[in-house]
Amino acid sequence: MRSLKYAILGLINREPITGYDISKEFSHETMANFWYANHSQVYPELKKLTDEGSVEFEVIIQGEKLKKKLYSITEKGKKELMEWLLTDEQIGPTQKDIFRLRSYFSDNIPANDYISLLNSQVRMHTQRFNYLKEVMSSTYSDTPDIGTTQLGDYMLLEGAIIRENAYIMWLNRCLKIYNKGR
Amino acid sequence: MRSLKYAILGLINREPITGYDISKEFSHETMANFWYANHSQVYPELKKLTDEGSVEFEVIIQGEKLKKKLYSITEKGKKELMEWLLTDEQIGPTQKDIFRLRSYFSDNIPANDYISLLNSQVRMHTQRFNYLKEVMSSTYSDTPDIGTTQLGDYMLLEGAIIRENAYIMWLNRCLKIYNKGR
DNA sequence: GGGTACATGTAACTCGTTACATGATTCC
DNA sequence: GGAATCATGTAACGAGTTACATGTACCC
Repeated sequence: MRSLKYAILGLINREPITGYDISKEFSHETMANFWYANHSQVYPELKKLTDEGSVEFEVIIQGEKLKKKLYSITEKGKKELMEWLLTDEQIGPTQKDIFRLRSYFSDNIPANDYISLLNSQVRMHTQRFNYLKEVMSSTYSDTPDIGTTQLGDYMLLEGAIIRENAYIMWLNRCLKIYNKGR
Repeated sequence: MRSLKYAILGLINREPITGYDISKEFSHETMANFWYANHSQVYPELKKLTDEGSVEFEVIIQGEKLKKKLYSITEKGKKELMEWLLTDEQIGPTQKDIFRLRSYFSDNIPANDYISLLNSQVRMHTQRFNYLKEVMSSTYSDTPDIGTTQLGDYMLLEGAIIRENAYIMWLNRCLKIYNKGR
């Protein structure tokens, strides 16, 4: 499916950017909530995209002799990106989740231990939820306008908040079952 | 992390089972909601687990000459599984989601086209949600008891329902933003 | 001078998907 | 006899992670 290709293309399409900064986008803030890749995946993909003619780069000298490659999207890349953006994709299965897998087999875990695990998950997800809420309220006082890059960021932050909230709701539902059963 | 190992071990731990049936578990119903693997991953892993002494198999002849391997868990495998079940794992980043990725770059999609994509997602997730609800109500009239395999199934079904519901909520939130902005 | 961040790459490995390959059983 | 399902495997490839490797720039 080459999803990484489009993730990178989408970022380069905004404005010329280096591989280093693309990597940073994947690790920080909003984007990490639905896509992640580290630099060892990014650099080879950039090379491939250059070979395929979807992006091109210009070497910039920073200071004395530090070379960086500033990537821009080509017409070909832009066309590919726009086509991909309009794709109406089926929802797939996976969405792998190790804690859910563990929970599926929780009949083998002593109830008290499983309750501890649930509480630990609640703590971690609540922390994440609060962090996302904080980023949201400190960044946006209003819904950004349609057509701005800010709106994408805003919607995805909201999506991450809703997801974390739902996860916490599920964990609490499990806790309720286990607390009632004692 | 060898998560597939524990997914398989967990299933074999319930009762002796063939690779074919393990594969089926990964594709059907509840389990596919948080874990998926197809047979080309399952058979090699079973071989590996046998070599490592975590599982063992007995060859069964079905009918005239159809051989199947019925796998059981060994003491070693049981120990490994129980240890893994008690692990309190950190929540990771990823949870990759192609539609979210596309949405992140939706400032490049004409508003009407993006609204169509959103509606399509709503349709697909609502269908999935309704299916899960139906499975839930047709399978369980009450919360299963703690310590039963049914409870794991029940909790994970509920988790999947909550997740789908949250996704639909998010999609509707996006639709609201786009409909207000016109 | 030292630490942190900037900047770019490769290598080895694991995990996951799609396709290839084969044969038996059951039911119509 | 043919189709669907049962049953088990391998091969080739693509995606993702961890570790290795190197050098610059900036700030204290």
